[in-house]
Amino acid sequence: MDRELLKGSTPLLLLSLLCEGPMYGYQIIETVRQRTGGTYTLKEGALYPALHKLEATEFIASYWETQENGRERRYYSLQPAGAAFLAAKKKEWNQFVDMVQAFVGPRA
Amino acid sequence: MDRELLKGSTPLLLLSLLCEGPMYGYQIIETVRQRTGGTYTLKEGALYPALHKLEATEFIASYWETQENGRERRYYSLQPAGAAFLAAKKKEWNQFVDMVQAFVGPRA
DNA sequence: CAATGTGCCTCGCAAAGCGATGGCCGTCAA
DNA sequence: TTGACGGCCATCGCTTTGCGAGGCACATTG
Repeated sequence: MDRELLKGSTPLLLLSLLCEGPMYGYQIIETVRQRTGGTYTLKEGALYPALHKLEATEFIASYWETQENGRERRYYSLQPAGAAFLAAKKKEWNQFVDMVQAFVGPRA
Repeated sequence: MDRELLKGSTPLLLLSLLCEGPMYGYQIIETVRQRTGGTYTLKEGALYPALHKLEATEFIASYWETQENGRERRYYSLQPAGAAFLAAKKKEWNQFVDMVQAFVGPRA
């Protein structure tokens, strides 16, 4: 998958995922990898900066949770502002797809 | 339209347009602007570098044409290699859309 | 003559993904 | 007991790409 296409779609993906419930970083990566059948492996170098940025703008929040074995995980959860932003992003996404489709032509 | 979403979609757009026949830069910008109803205005700073790169890889070729009034235009035309690349890009695009759609959910 | 439109282009900047790298700590096999 | 593996966090420098601004040249129109 072309790296450039992904640009800008990452926040949309993250917000959408977190809309289903809180998740932690590693889990996000694995979930994406599995759901796409391995087609898309979200990289750590892309994930964490994106997550931190989303948190800085308060679209998501994070909290540490200790597992039974004593290890820690950092969970991220969608905030109200993030949900609103997600809705806007979705609209934009659909608009974007329509636009490209108009030039490329309908699905083969 | 979010600039980041566009990244990587430009070559696809250009190749698709040139698939309809040779065009020159200014014409491309106008065509995109009109077809999208002004939603998307392809910028020169994005267009020309992309065009030149496509030409460097021989996906497109260019030639100057003199108009009746003596002015010159540089036309770009799709090459065989570009057509093949376009086909591959289209596939990738559809795959990409499917992927995001899978997370975002179907069209509202 | 001036303003506008056509038409080409480049430069420096910002943003985002990538690969590499690093660190911490359980678990399980050798 | 030691070492490899995997879960889990994160950062750094590089590259790519679009953008805004700028520049140049010429034709038409008022």
